[in-house]
Amino acid sequence: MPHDLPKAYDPAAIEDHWAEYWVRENLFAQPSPTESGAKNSEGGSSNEKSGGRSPFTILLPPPNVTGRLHMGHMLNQTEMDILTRWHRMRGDTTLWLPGTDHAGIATQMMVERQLVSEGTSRTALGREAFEARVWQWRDQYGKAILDQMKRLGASVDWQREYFTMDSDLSIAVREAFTRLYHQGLIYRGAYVVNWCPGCRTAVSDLEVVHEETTGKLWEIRYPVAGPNGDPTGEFLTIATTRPETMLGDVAVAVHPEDERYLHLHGKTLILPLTGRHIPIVLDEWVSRDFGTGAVKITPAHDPNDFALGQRHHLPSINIMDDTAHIVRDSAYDGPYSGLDRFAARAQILDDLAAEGLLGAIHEHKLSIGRCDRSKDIIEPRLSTQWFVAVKKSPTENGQPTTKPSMADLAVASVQPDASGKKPIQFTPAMYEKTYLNWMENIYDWCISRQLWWGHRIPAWHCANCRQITVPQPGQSADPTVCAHCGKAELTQETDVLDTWFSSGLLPVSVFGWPFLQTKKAAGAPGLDFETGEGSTPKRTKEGGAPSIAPHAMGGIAEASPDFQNFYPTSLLVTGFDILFFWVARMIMLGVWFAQDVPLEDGSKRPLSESVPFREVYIHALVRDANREKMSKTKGNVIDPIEIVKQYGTDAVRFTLASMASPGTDIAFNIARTEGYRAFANKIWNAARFLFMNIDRAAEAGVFPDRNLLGGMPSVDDDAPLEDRWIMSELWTTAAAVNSSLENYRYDDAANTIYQFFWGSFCDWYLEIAKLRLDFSETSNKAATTASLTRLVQVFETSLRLLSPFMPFITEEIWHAIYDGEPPTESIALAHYPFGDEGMIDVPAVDAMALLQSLIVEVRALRKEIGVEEKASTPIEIRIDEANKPLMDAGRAIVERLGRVSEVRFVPAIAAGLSQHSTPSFDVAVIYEREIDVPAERERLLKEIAKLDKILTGSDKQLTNEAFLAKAPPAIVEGLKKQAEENRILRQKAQDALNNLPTEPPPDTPPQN
RNA sequence: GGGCGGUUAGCUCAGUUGGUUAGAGCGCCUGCCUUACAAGCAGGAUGUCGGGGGUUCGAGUCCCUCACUGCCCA
Repeated sequence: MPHDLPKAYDPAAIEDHWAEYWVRENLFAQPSPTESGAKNSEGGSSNEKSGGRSPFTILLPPPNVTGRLHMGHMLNQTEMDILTRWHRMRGDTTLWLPGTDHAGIATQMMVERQLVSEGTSRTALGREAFEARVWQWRDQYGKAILDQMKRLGASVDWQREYFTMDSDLSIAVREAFTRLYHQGLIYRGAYVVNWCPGCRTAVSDLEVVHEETTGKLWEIRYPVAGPNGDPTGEFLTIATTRPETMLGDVAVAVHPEDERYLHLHGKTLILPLTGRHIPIVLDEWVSRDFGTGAVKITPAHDPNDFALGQRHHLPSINIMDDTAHIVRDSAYDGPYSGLDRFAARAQILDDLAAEGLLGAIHEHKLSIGRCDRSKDIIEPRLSTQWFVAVKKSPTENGQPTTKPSMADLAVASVQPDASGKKPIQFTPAMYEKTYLNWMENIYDWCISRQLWWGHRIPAWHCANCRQITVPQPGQSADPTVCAHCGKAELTQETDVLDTWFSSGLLPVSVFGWPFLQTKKAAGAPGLDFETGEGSTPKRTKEGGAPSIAPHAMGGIAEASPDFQNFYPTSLLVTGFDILFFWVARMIMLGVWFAQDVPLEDGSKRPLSESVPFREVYIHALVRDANREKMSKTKGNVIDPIEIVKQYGTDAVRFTLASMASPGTDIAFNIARTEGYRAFANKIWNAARFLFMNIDRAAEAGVFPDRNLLGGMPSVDDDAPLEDRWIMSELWTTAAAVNSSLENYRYDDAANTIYQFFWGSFCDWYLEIAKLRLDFSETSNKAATTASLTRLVQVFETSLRLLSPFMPFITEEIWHAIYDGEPPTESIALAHYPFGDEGMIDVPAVDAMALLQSLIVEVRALRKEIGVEEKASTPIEIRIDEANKPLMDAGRAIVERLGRVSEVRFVPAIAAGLSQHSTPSFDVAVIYEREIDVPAERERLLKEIAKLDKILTGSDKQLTNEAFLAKAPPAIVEGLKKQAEENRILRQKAQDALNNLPTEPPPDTPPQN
């Protein structure tokens, strides 16, 4: 690749090319340990555990197939990509594994909507045809988000891409279900669950979003029945927020000690509108202060009522169908049948009022739950569902044990083990508390969904004995006869599993768990799974599993090399919103199943090796520039792809990285992205400057030594000051960046590189380097070659340092440096600069600091006294004898960068000159222009005031006996020295003020 | 109701175990098209660190309290 770069940086012109290149060349593929030919073994990565370092394994939180990339994804992926590229460049075996989630409800809704627009429906199609239709949809649209990811340069192993409905992952789901079932940890039962009438399925607690609203509390008078069943004329007034559910009332409860109702104990009531007789029951759960102290009990439509109903052995009457319309069946058949729940409420209230049974109506604050997906109001509804008993000890061969429950293990996973280390470490640490709080108060997990799209539950119902048959673990064939009565009248459960059940298994399943499949080469008989190669969807009908069952036969199949090598994964990077949905479930399921997989040496796997990941990094929310949450309804959603098109992926990535301070939400501001595009442009132009000089050098027969590139450069002590200085800066910068990344301080890392590249390299080093890049006949060729080489070395190293943050521009320029013949296929496979704080060159840094401060003071003076930009002027400088050699050596630098024509050393700055003082020197610019006396006086007065304030503070401390006695000596000495310097500076300012020529008295005094 | 955060420059945010004069980016003001870069260069202004109290020789940092604010769970 020729290195003549266009004048302006244009991300659009380079990014597509490299994004495509990385994918096409499979640069980031990490083959299984047994296979060979790792692409990324050349640039430092190797297939073996290198230098005792563990592999870096990270799972992409699988986006929904229905998804489109949003800012949250981009933040998430940027953080993962930075870490992944960093590890890869550090030589670690690195695997970032991508995939997509089948997203049960969302995908089904999407396809159903499509069907409706075609004038058909899911039910018209039938289950099988519908499933085929969803697969079709997925093939067509389901990869959009991954394509967007490719465009953003995510360095994932595309060859390992998975989909949660793939056959191998479906085997894992079936295996997990059957194992848990036979361990007594999955049960089926009728409970009040969160029912979404829009999606027509149960959803878990986590999928319900609660919001506070103002509703009403209605008082309704229930007639009291006498011994003969007729009304006595007395009423018991209940209070309810949901009058329509009264059709399903089975009792009214009062507190046993509530004196108002003592005389009603044991009586029955006549339920208005239906005439059913219901008992008055006593229960301490009833709050005497709430409403009237009498509460109607509807077990089929309220979880609390359900619990109370269980205690009192009351029946449950379900009066709503799956769309939340009042039923017409044995439970209820009457005038309200067929009405929607809200229409029914209105009608019922009207009718009650007409009968004079409606009492007071109060305003009432209540929280209503809505379906996270469809936004419909959740209807608590009694239905038969499948649950995971997360707090229960497993059974063994049907016998109870005292083994820890899933939740027990999930709690232990974040607490220090015998070695004092936490198996899973959270960053920021506060999320550990949130996690524990939830895990310790966890409820059983409802895993069944009344959908057609998903993993169908591997359980069979017997039409004869009504019992359930679940295959044994490892058993691949679907059962044909009932395990209880032996009749062949089985039908499979129609419910599917919660999507999170399968995604919770990903950390084990992507590495081949449960290892039922023996190697192809072994020619094991009976395999009916596809091997899942290529990009075609790997699908198998449920139940099509291998017929051999190592686990069922008493042993556990040998774990795959992938599993032994890559599990536990190193890290999970994700948002707090799925802490419970996914992170907690992965921990529960991952630990549960991995603990049974022996380590490579056959020993039992400890908890620390069973957890699905060693660390969890939780990132914040990306908000808009005004800190508002982005939402479609507000219309403030920023489309990352749009911004990327405008400013380049690198600039957007850098924006996110520079703001990704752990625990803080990101207010995404375009202004910052503009700033980082400017940064990219700066780098671009630095490259152009470099190439321009390389070309000029070549014409003069001078060539930089490219063999010196690729590592960490260093210099001899006799190299020019600026070279020693920039090398020192480079080493400290690299050390700081590495240590920041180790601590997930993307912001620190990004800002450190920014400061180095722009503030040190471009602003100072390049400007000074211009002095050395003299390719004329008379120049010293060896010195010029050395200077040019070091310039290229520092630049090339900086590119590698920046590459994980800005992969595109660094790739482009890096290839250009090598004129299209780079040592590896990509900068992403080169070595990451390692840095070392110990390599700081103190003398060089101090010397440069002195020159820099002199130049800055000269520039400031020039401004103050109005020297034209282009003019060069002499300066007078008073400086300690010890520093004069440095001034001599740096004279050319000062002259060029400070536009100084001559440096005159003086014992004291001449009177009448405007001067600036630092602890190290006094300096004045000689220029034929009258001092602006009022301005100068104001400046000096301001400076004196500032110094006075500081001196007052330090004097107070230094006269404080307690301070002198108790503070560390270094602090005291430092303060003394500083106070002394400030005193001198103050004196100098005072002298300068006194020496100002007398002006005609101004209209107003300079200070008021 | 329970739990967890936040409050630092006009804006968005850093500020490690308490230690010498609290930082960055953007924005703002002034002057420059200085041959890599005007997406640039140079210089400059800007803070009772939310209020109050305490611990300490010393507090943006630790403790208490109040106010405001955000999130999670019920």
